[in-house]
Amino acid sequence: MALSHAILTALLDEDLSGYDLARKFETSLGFFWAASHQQIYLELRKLSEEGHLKASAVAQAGRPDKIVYHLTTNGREALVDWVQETSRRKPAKDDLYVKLYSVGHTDPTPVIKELKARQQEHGERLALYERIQARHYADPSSLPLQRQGIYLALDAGLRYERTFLAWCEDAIKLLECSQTVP
Amino acid sequence: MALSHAILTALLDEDLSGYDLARKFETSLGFFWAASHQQIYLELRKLSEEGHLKASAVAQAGRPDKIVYHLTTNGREALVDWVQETSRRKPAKDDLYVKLYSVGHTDPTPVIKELKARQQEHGERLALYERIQARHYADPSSLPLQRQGIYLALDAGLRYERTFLAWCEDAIKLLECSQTVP
DNA sequence: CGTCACTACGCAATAAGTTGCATATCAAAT
DNA sequence: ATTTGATATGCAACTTATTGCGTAGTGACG
Repeated sequence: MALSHAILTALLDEDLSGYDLARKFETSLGFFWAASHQQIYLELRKLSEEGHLKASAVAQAGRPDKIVYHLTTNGREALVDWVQETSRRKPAKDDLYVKLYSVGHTDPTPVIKELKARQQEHGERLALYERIQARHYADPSSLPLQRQGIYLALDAGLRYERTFLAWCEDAIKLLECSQTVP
Repeated sequence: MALSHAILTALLDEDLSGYDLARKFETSLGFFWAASHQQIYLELRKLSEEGHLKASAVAQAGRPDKIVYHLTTNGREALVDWVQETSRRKPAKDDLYVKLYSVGHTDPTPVIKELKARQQEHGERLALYERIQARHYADPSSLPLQRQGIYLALDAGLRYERTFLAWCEDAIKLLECSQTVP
């Protein structure tokens, strides 16, 4: 009851095929709600059956045919209803913090290794967010309303990555220190 | 492939019943890996069948009997194997950011309302983390190794909540402003 | 004596997501 | 000619988690 809404949201702007959506979920919206192509195609069929979307086959020259989905009035209403429901905070689920709980009982080396891998990964993500910001959201005050929400999501991402990276650095320091002085 | 490891981790310290574990997953470890009692009981039975845990019935005076689980050598090895695997970052999934994408197309009022609800919720969580820190982790440098991992997880939580709250405040400001000046 | 709250455990149905595999079209390069 | 890669869609099996409900023992309060 969630990917469906992300799909409806993505279709507010423009009609898209499953393939297009899958690519959109690798960036932009996908930064905040990840989805595989299998899941997306499944939801698209469900949403069409429920009348939230209208599917149309489109023949293409030089490419395989595709199915393009269009948001119906029905679908738009369902989306608005969902936006108006207050959702609860997602329960946290991250292996990394669970692993930290085992530190006193097992060798911290693999945890340090994992922290460094995350540092790399989140560093790359931060760099990506920064490129997007510089390219499309350099001047927030002049943004049209349509873009402000996306700007805010991006801003949340930027802050999160920076906070995480700062923590990561401190965490590695502490663990490496207590490793040499046990 | 995940709650099971969180349970094994929780049983490193002490033998616990399903009920005890369920309470532990409402705080402490549960801040980083949430789980319902149904899911916990299910996993406990699976882990016992697989030989990772040993179950023993314990009769109690003045209370219903309980089943206490003990980590086996086998289970400890499985946990160590898991800690040594490098896990990937959890794909983000949060309604709130998806809703922000719809802001230009629908009334931002419900989103602002939700932001304020989250502000409240995360404020409470932050206060809780701060109480725990003051009570148990006031002096990180003097912490035994066993506690350092937990301290780091808590620290990550503290930083996350503070960052989120700061973002939340700015987000509300921006949306309320563009609401009055459309 | 009833009922409330806490302890303690569990089932069943459903939803949501993951993993691996499979198919097919077409363009471009080797 | 054949392979590679991008486009485009899908099935099936499985795992994980959620939701709602059900049972039972015990102590405390009124």
